[in-house]
Amino acid sequence: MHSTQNINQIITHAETLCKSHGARLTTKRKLVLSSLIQSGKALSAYDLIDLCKENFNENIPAMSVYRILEFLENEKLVHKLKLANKYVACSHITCNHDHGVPQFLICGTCDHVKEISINKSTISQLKNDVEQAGFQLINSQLEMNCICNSCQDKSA
Amino acid sequence: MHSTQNINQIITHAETLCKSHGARLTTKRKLVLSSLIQSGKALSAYDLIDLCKENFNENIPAMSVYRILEFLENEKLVHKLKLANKYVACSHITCNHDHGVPQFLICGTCDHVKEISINKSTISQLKNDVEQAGFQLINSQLEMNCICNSCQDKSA
DNA sequence: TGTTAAAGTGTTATGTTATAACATAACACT
DNA sequence: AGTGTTATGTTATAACATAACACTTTAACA
Ligand SMILES: [Zn+2]
Ligand SMILES: [Zn+2]
Ligand SMILES: [Zn+2]
Ligand SMILES: [Zn+2]
Repeated sequence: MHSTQNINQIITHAETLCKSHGARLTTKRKLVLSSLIQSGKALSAYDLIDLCKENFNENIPAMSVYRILEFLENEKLVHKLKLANKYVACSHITCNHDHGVPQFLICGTCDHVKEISINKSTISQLKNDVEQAGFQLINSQLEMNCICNSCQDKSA
Repeated sequence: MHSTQNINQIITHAETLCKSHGARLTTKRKLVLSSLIQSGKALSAYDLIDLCKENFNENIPAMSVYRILEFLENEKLVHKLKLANKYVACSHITCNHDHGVPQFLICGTCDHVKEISINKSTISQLKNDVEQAGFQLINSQLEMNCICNSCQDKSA
């Protein structure tokens, strides 16, 4: 997915982003973010504990991992997938465009997640449908259970 | 939401549906379904334990409630909301049209849930967007965080 | 009617995800 | 050094969910 070099670049960029508004990307936070980026998948907080131990021989308690994930989420470096109770690194850390509300395609077979921006027109049509039903859409972050083409091909 | 009479009608109908293919809507299953219908909301399994105790003075252990919810879900009498880890009674138990894939609008303020069928054109547009991203939508059950008009009005 | 297999339920233990509450450590600034 | 703030450690517990096995009821059938 990403080479070590790439990951370091992303981390460096993330650190710059944090610094630019006085937030600190500490060592532990870097370890969690690195692990998540490296995996290229959606992981649970407890998966991340194991991975940090494996990759860096660092024991980070569950509580800390949750706090770190919350921090990273606020920084838009990580997204929480509520469908799966898992966390995924943002695909656009090094992009400079600002981060709209994302949608996620989750492959149920291999756990890979693609972060996309659905066509504005689809979203507004959806909003319309929702309003017709007497509700207002608060959050257009959609999470969809999918199968990725690669897994599809394998099973065919 | 529903009068006791209405609920009984729905339960009776549900029982007929179950019988029609040899499934049994037992007493405990009825209690869980009734409680869920009566509440008019999305409830967790543990909420339902409390409610069955309250409404019917029946102690149903967690394990049983989960099994019962699974049964009811298979019978399409109940839907599981994965975003919220909660369960909601199907709005169309007494309808005779067959049950397509539903979408859910969840009011984050009052927990009320509306089960809708989004326009086919919106769904197909969504499917299209997903395919363009190299994924196949497995399940078009969408769950959306909303605020209902009633709660919106109150807060305005 | 008695036998039996399947379905349903009870019970206990355990796994998984997440937060509360309180303490200590590290850092930034005076 | 002193002080306030942020981050992390620690322990406990809440909330959601499944596994495994025993016991009971039901429906079917000889
Ligand atoms: Zn992102
Ligand atoms: Zn896949
Ligand atoms: Zn339904
Ligand atoms: Zn509401």
